[in-house]
Amino acid sequence: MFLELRHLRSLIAIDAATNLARAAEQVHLTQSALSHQIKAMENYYGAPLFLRNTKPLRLTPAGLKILELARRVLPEIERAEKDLLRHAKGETGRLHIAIECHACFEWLMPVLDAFRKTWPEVEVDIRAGVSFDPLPALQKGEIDLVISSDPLELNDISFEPLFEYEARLVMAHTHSLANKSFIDPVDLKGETLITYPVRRQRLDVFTRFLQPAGIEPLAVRQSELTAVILLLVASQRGVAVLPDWVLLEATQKSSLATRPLTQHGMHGTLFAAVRRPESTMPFMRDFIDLARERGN
Amino acid sequence: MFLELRHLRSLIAIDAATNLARAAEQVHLTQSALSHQIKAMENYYGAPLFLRNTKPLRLTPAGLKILELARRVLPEIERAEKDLLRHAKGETGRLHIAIECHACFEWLMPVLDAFRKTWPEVEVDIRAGVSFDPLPALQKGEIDLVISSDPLELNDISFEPLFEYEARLVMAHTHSLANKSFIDPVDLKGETLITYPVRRQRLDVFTRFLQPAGIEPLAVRQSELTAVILLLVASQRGVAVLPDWVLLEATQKSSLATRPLTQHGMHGTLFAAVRRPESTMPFMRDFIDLARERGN
DNA sequence: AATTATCATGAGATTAATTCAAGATGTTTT
DNA sequence: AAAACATCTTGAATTAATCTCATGATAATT
Repeated sequence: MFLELRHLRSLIAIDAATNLARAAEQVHLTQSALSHQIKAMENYYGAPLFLRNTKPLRLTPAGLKILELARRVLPEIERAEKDLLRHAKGETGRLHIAIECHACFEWLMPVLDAFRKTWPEVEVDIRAGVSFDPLPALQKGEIDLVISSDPLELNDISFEPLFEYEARLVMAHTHSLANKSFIDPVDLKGETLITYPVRRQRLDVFTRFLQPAGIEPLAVRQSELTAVILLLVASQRGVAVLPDWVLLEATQKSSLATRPLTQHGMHGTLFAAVRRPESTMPFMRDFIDLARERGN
Repeated sequence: MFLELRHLRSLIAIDAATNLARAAEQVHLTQSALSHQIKAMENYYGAPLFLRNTKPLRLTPAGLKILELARRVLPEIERAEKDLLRHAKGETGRLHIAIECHACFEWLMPVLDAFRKTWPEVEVDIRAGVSFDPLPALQKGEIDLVISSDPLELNDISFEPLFEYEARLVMAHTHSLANKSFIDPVDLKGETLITYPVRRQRLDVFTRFLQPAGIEPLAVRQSELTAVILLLVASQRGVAVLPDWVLLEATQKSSLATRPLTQHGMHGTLFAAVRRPESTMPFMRDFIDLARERGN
């Protein structure tokens, strides 16, 4: 294993220039350096690479073999290198997003649409895998960004705040609870609560509202789709707790009412968790900025 | 253009070892050297190549890209390098032979048959191109060996003597000249001379025998094939001058007589002309040795 | 024979790569 | 929680490889 790309580049230059001195210029070396380099190769392989006593300098079979190799290999290297540099400049890259909050689809989709317009070469993917733990996957490089509402102090992961939200109870506007200005945990004791089909641990209504008060709703129904949940609520089959960004649009167009949880409301902040070294990459910054504007 | 094969080799090792220290061993470096090397790459491309805070060390997208490149390119390089080394050791190579003397086919064929048995990987070719000048072509690398009977003092070409030969007149054994013990130029004045279809300049009968004496034969007929020439001679359609190695076998089996030209015979030596640097290559030496034995 | 064009060579200079020794950092063990 | 461990990083010193400079050699050209 002696060959280096430098040698291949030299051979291409020599073949093109048909003369060592000019070839040397082409690869930004002195004629002497090239001569030494070739000699080293000839030494190693034990065969001359070109005939010197011929006007348009001529490669020997061995020389031709290396030239051929160079012609095959170098363009590939060059292409890869260009790609890598673009990668670094951030023109291209990978953005595999994991979302912990189910409702985030609502704002994520328009954001991604906008994102793709500026960064068509970045490979975007959303992984709503319910099963896997997103943060370790982020640390391991399996995914590139996690949307999360509870930031941790990690030295390899940076949590970028995106925006605040308020989780509100949503119900039919004819619902009795619509008469209250805010909702207490006990109010849900006789209600059917409709949630996304995930563990309770990952639902703020339970962890931050009902469980602290020791309250269990009458029943829990689950639905995958936000639109379905809203339909069920509208048709009086139950109530749900959803973040305000979901409700903003939905309540305007239908007969739904929303009320804050507790007197002061249940507020939270959404974060984008990314690996620190990548947190400054242009397309990453741009995604975060877009998310902050939520596609408006 | 920063990348060198060294980098590709390192990346492959790192991926395989999943740990810098072990990877370093594999490429015969210290762990520190590898670290520096990787850092240089990361620096150049402006992107990390692998995640350090993960137990089985994991490549980033950029790292994977280089790894992929390495997997594509390195085997090709390795193959080419092996081939080149074999080339140098002479196990493989090219032997394009140009023959100046037409009759040489007679002994060359059996020699080449023997040669191919020992050097199956050497690409053999015979070029009896009547048109081109073989020595310049040899100097230019278009061909690799010239069979010639007149050596020159050239510093890039070596003339290796193969064997001596005698050019003799061949005729039907009933021919009147068969009564003479040797042939004088004037003897051919009334004869039809059968030759190979080449310029007179390249025929010894003319340059060394008839022209010095100012003699022109009655007629000249030409034939491409030695066998045909001998048939014509046997059927009394003329006489021919051929080297003894052709005649040895032929005269034994048919009613042909041969006589020396001039009292002392017209002798010559056959040479193999090769480029000096290649004159020591194993398969070249072997070819020359085989030619000297003329396949016996 | 002198001139020109080209490649080769050796010595010294320069640059790049590698090692060494110590330092960080994160993980596992006690 | 501290200690021990595994692993990568860093900076300085060393070594090795590569390059340049100046000149030599050779062959082709004038």
